[in-house]
Amino acid sequence: MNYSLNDPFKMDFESLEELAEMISQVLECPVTIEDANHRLLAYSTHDERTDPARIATIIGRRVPEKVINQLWKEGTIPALLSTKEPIRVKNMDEIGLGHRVAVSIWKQEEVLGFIWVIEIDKTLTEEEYSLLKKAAESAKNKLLQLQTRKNKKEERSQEFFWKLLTGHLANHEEITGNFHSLQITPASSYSLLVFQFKHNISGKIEQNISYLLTTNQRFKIMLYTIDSNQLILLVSADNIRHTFEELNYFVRQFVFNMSERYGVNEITPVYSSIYYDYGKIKHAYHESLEVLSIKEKFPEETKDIHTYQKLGIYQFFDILLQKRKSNDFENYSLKLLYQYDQKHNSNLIETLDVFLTKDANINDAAKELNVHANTLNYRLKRIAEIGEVDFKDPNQKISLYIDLKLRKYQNMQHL
Amino acid sequence: MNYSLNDPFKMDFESLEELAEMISQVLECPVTIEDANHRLLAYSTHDERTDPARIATIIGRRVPEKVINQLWKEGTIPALLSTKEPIRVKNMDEIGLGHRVAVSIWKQEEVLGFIWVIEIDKTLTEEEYSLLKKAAESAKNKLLQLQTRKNKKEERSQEFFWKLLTGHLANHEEITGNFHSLQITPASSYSLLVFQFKHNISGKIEQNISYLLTTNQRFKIMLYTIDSNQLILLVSADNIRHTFEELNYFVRQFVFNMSERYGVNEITPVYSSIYYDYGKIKHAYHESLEVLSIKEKFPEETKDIHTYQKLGIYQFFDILLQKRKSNDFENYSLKLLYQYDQKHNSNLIETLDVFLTKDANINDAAKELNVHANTLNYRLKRIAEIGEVDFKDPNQKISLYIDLKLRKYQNMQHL
DNA sequence: ATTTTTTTTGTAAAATTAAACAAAGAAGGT
DNA sequence: ACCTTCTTTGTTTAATTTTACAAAAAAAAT
Repeated sequence: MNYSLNDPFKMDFESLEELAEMISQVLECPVTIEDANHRLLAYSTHDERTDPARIATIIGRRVPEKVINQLWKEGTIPALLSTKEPIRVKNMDEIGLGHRVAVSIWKQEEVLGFIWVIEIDKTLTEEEYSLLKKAAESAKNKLLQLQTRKNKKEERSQEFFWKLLTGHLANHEEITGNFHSLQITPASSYSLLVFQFKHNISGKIEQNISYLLTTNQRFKIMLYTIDSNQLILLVSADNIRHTFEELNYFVRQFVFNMSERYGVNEITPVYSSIYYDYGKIKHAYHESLEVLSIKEKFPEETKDIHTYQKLGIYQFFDILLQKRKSNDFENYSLKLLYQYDQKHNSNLIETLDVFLTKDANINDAAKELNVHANTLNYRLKRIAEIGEVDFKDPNQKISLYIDLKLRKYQNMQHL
Repeated sequence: MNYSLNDPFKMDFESLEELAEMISQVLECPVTIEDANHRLLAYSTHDERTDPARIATIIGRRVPEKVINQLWKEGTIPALLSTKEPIRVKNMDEIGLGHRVAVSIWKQEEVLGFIWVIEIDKTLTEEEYSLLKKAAESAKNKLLQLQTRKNKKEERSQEFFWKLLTGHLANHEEITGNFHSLQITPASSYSLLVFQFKHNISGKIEQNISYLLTTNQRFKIMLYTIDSNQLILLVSADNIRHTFEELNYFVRQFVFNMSERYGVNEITPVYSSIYYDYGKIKHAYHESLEVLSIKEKFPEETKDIHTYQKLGIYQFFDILLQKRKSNDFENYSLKLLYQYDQKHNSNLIETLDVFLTKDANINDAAKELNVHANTLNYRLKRIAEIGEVDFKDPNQKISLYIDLKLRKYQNMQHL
């Protein structure tokens, strides 16, 4: 390896801070050291020159999300993850980032963290680049220590989380005690999130997940675990105004990033209602699993729904189906329409389905059906006539909708 | 009594036809004899002069419905039911009725039928009036015979009907056999109707019911019976285009007539789906009773609904309630809105209820709430904001609707 | 083969609904 | 008592939806 004799970093440092100061002195630039998830580990203080991005990072003890996003988009982070060479980043005023150079800290094939050098007044030379690489090598051991400490804590938290999920902790004090011993402040309100992946989650993907979760700054994640193809999170809902909207954004963003950054597709995200009692985590978990199961049955209809609260009539599909079956009820209107469709091979049933799915909006439904709005109007008049339906009556509409979807589901089952 | 010696009708007649001919000869006018329900019993044939109403009556073997309605409206029938004196009816061209005189046939305090004398070329004298009264007296016995024969048949049909209603006749041939022995042609499709009265149905009201049912000409009533405060009908649905619409009209008309003609109010009418299998009468009966029970729970919401098929979401209220209870689910949006209402004593919940009940029609809802449409719009924006609701999403709307109605029902229970 | 009925599409006018503002009263907080 | 925010209503304009009518293609009936 390239440990040269004149490696100024080949010594024992008390702490990462000490190393940061040393690098800063050698390169004559401000320095920050982050872990793999862009959380601040250490920064040099002897130099007062800096840029807004660095200030924000130090204040928040983490790199701001928009900076991370920008660095992903423009390729810096992917580059750092694929090479041990220092990477130069151009000035990006829109996010307050001055010129800088970064290098990743490696252990085997894994990135443990990053060292950032802000080029305020100077530009690093080739020689300084190789010094920076040596500094990265030197930081490795300290980061490893941190990681093993973290791993131990993680193991304990995993066990605790599973006890909560399976309802093995009923006592309030016990739950609070556990949180405290893990140095987690339990939020007063929470939501449980489940991301269902298409395949079992590999160690590699687990790292990616961990990265995305830690760099997220919208939600405080209290606990998380992975169960074969599901990622399960316990998330604080405190101090969030439009909780569902925010959760929606968060899960979509997560799914988007997994696809965009790591090429992992087909993740189904789901989140529970807001709860205030940690004894209800089991309930929240089952609620989430129920949503996943319903989404499997009606993927199209529920593709934009991620939580039980917004499932609408689909909350009830199991019992609706059961009742219909036990009553052997037949929707008379649908029967008449079906008979007409058969006889004239028309598609009134499909027309009705789309119309109702589009919430009785003629324009939207016509677009979906690729027909003129007047055509749809004509068909609806025929449907009203033939099926003895009154579209002014919301009760008739909901019955038809339910029975159409039940029929669709049952037809699927028969295949 | 006024049996005079020169009563030409004081003899034994072979049949009512013979009596009709005799009256016709004596009064020199065409004569028809009807039972209490305006069904044709006999008519004179020796005279060819007549009017359109009489022709229609003879052809259809009953007085046309519109003629009956007109005679009620204009007071002839009420008069005939209250006096034993002959009543003169003026020409009514719009229903094809020429001048005529009618007298009712009495047994004690009950009207058994009517004799109609058409005054084609002449006008009856006072003397002829009293002859007519004698003729009515003479017709009494023949009508009584008919009635007892009918009663026997009715008794048998009642027993048969109850066997069907309680599902004690499973065998098809057996059912068909019973119909034939009662000289009823079973229709290939039928509906079961139940009219629920506020009080038990007295003998007097039973007669009124019988009258209304027999004079109706929209639906062929195969069987009917009375069970304390319920009138139950088995009605043919054959050859009717818009079955539900027609049934709706029929039951409303019945309720209207009971109120208008006999002052009997608060009748709740209900009818079953259309069935083709007489083994399903029990099912149809239970279906009807279920609708009655739901209508009791949600009288306002279901006041214009008379059949299971059109109940919409109310078909499912029992199981929806059950599921909500067993899940101890709380609608988050409603919770937020309720909290807001409490704090600011506003009425967002009520606003939302009316809005959804009016099928998201802003104008209708604003009218119902007695506020300006802009006010409602403003409130809806607030509701969307506070309750985190999206009114573009039909699933969210239906959830809210269901939970509002469930809440309403439960609040009622707690009183 | 031809007549009738059903279905689709287009255009334009009428009607309804939604959005944008402004004004003013009511309610809440300091 | 004063200021701010919330709520209601009115007016106007813009946008959208509904309706009416006509033409023509397609399907069904005779």
